[in-house]
Amino acid sequence: MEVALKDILLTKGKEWLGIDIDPSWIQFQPTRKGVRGDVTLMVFSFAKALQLPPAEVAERIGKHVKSEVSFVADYEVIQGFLNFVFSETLWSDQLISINQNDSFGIAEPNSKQLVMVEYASPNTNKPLHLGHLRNIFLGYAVAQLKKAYGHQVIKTQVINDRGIHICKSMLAWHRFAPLQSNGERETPANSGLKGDKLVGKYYVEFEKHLQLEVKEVLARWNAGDFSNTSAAALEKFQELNLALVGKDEKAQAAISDKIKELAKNETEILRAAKDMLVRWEGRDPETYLLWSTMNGWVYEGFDVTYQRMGVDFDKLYYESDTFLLGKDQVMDGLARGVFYQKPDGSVWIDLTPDGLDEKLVLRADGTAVYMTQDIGTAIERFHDYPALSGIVYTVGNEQDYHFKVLFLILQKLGYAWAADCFHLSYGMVDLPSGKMKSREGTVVDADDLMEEVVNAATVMTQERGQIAELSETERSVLFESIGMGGLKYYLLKVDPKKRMLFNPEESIDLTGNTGPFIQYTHARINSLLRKAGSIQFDESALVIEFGEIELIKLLAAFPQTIAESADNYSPAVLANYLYELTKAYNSFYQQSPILTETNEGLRAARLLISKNVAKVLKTGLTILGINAPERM
RNA sequence: GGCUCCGUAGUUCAAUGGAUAGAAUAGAAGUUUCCUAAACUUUAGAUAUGGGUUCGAUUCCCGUCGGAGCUACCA
Repeated sequence: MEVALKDILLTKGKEWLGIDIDPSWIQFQPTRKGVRGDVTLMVFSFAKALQLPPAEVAERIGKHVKSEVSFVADYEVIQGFLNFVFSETLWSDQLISINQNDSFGIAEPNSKQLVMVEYASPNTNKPLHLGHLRNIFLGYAVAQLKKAYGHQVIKTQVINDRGIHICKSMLAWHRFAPLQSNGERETPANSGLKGDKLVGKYYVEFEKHLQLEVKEVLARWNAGDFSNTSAAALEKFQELNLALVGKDEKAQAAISDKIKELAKNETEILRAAKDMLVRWEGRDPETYLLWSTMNGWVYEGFDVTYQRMGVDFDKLYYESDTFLLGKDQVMDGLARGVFYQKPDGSVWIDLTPDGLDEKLVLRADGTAVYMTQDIGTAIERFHDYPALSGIVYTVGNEQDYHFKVLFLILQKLGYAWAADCFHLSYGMVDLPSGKMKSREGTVVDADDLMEEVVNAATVMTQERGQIAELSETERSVLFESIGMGGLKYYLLKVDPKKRMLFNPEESIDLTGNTGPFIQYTHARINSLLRKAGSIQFDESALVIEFGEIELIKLLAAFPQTIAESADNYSPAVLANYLYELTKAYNSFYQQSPILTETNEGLRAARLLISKNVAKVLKTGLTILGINAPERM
């Protein structure tokens, strides 16, 4: 509709107004609620160019459009806003065409380019937590959105399966896992503990012992005992100690932290973990076996979690495979002068001309850092998928700087596709008690949380659900759908860019702006349709009144909502649309009889609207990764 | 210190530079002889602050105040 109006304005505008029309003047928006009209043209730009009052210009355009455009029944001018009123037949035609399209809102599959969406990307030393849930639901929903918008999509993750953090868990397990009567140490099989939980437990164990040792080292240092301390550490310690004098409290705390950090590196246990990393990189068989065994446990655990979350991946990248890939690229870039080498052998890039810092890309000992690996992985991906038109990295906003640097480096290395890499940066999830901190035990475990929301949904649904006809299995599927639906919606309805607060009580709410509210409406419509049987109607006899138009308008906005949501990498746009639609429908449902309506044309129109609202809700929820139960 | 992001009802969230700043929740008052009351209706309540640009600013620019993140030869 807007396109047609724009065309006629461009072709006839000069004739009507006597000046050339600049396309940028033509700005439409949906007519404001409570004002008569369907679409609004803003005429301020026209008025400025013509040097006439906006209302007068609007009146002139409106008169011409009304007489020359068939679907414009009327117009109304309010200040600089020209509101067009569309004809009733237009709306009934819209409803019929929406009804005929079973995949309404979904673009032709693979009609757009191939994109890769990376999400999850966990470390293999501890279980997934609430922060991962936002990441994973978001990444999955964006992948689904891109698909719905016509893109071919590859879902991927990089598994951070190597490094000092893994060695910490390995070492702690090796040292502290109790030996059982059959000579085995604790495993998922013999303890019944989920693999990722078990490994995480030993990571915590490591940190505990580390803290104890740090205390001991500090006590020794303060007592003047520097045996077992490296000369460099001693020198640094004395320097920091001197720096403490005469500083304010805040500065002193910062220095104390640095001293602690120094002491950490002098502990036996951390040295042992570092030794282990060296042995791992040297492919020491025993270390390698331990590493692959414990990672295997973690993957089994993650699989269970991912399955419950309802997400999957098309392609996995393991850091242990890719961490060396970037090295060649760095050496190549060094030869071409993109990077430079310091006397100690470390390789850097100077980004100060771009307003950033100098950044390390390869350690003095020749080993890879995070950045090295990411350079390599990105290039590898474009090798693996030559048709790839871009990568979406779903990673928290604390890494904004990292990705800015990464994309800049890729660009400087001469990869034109660097411009097609996008950091989908999302905000942290806070708890009412403040930030999640693993050290303080305030982390919300993903499995525990999912269990909790499903339990809550179970209780509530048993209280008020219409589930008498459902079997035991169907019920448990339903409880799962409602609990998980609520959780997903709760995390997805907020603009991804924004930091959000996770309130455990609100996350299991069923009323208001929640997933179950939308699911409920969908189920209720299905119940209505079951009772109605097949819908017989005469296309030309449909009766459309004001209340119906509001809903058809909303339905018609679904495809552009998908587009906007996909373009902005924001499932929240879609979530909020579904909520608006649900609210509007519920209000309509309350005041308009449907099955009992005696006017055949009106009854048919209302049934068609109901059916298509349910269709759109289901399509939309599915994109968000949320189930839409038939009854609840 | 430097860089980046964020300040909207009591609370949690909305609003491509547009009309009277929307919802939810908590509060107050209502709606079941009728299609699922997990619903609906009514009511009260907010743009941190000072400037600027604009016909028009929650939105863009500058300052102030408040909060967060980054600033590792960790990933």
